[in-house]
Amino acid sequence: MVPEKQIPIPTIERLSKVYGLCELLGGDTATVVSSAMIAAHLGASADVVRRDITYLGSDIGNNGSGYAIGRLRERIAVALDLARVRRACVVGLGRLGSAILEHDRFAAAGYEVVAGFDSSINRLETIHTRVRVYPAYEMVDVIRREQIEVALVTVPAEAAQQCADAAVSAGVRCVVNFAPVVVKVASEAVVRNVDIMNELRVVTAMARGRGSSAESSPEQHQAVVQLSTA
Amino acid sequence: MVPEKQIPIPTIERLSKVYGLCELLGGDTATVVSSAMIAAHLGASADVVRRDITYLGSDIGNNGSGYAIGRLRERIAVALDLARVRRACVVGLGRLGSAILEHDRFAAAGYEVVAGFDSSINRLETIHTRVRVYPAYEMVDVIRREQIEVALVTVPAEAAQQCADAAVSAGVRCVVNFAPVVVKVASEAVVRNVDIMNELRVVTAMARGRGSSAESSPEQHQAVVQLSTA
DNA sequence: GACTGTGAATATATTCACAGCG
DNA sequence: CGCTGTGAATATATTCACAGTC
Repeated sequence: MVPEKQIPIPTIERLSKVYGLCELLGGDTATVVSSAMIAAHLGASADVVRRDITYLGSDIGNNGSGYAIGRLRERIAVALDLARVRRACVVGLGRLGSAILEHDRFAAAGYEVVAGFDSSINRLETIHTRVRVYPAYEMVDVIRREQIEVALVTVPAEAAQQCADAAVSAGVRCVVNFAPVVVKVASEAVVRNVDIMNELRVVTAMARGRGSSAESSPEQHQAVVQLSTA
Repeated sequence: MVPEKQIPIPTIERLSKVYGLCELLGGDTATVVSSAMIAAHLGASADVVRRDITYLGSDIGNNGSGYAIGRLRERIAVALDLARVRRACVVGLGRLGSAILEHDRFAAAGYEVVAGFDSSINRLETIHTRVRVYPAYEMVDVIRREQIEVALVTVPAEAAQQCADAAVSAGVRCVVNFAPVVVKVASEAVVRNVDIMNELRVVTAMARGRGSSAESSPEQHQAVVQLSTA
């Protein structure tokens, strides 16, 4: 056992955000960030950021100063396997699906959206997008042919499980499901369920007893340490 | 200290899903569900479901048989403060914002979307929706006047923090932020950051070492125990 | 002096396992 | 039985605190 090192999911979630942050900061050059700065942007503690970074291996941080952005980003890319560009598709082209299909930031993040699917021919005809769209029954073929690895599922709840299954059977290994059901996938793939309506309820429930925000951690809403995008 | 009982966040997240499930199943009547059935729908263990339910108080479950759906839903509504209808708004009417604005399931979930805001007059004029839309500079006034408690923020990253702050200052207590930055809010409010692009990266990273899906728990992808919507 | 990296301590969340009930 | 409810055991994640380095 213990093939590699197995990174805990909370750590993956944060490192993945750090990765996005690195891209945002762009500086391939020797610009450095400290764990405290990163923490401020993440809403986490500097401790946890440093601990997370240890999962990336050694010789990352310059002692005394912080982490070189370029190196950090690169190391995360390797550890989380984000270095390679992946082909993705959107299954279900309703309002949310079309919005995602048209979303521009995919390319920058290393995803290439190469197909959209919907069961309504009508919708396929009226839709206005640069991405090529196909009728639902061609999904398995297209995914296979186009070597698509990632599926964003934005179909109604009733269809979500079935769509995910079909996509995975065709070779997809990563599913992000936006339908308000918890989708499960065969063990060769991984799924993440994003339920917007549920987020609404959660935030409402969190507002209940608490006076203080929970997701925003230690230092409660104070101006971020350094670094502003513009 | 210890004013009430303080429900842990993972529990809130799950109970909130259970609430959604109860609504889906509709059965006000004496229909019952077991912790195992709920667990199957949630991708969690029956243990954790039962433990979660203990946070709702006592006399919920019928021993021997399961939980009466009606009672369960009601109890969750009370504990999570979901009983009351809340007024919500969408800040930023780009593709995602408009998609959310038009989304129909809010009403059923107890939210009334009464306003949309955008800084582009052009966009406000071309948009086609039943919800009333306003220019950005009216946001604070409208939120105050309309007693809006919830804001869904779908503006670009640069503007998200500022929008959230403005909304909170006008009386909003719950913010769901979809911009790819971690937004923080003053302590009288609560925020939930939903970063779609990050979810993509996370699912990709999770697919890395693992052969098995992580979010889908114990029983890996087998047909759900009972209950199918249709 | 300003940082990282990490053991040890702590807090938090999940699972086990079983008593108790209809 | 089949199922809930819950102490006790365990696993997981965060924080503390500090030695070590440029």
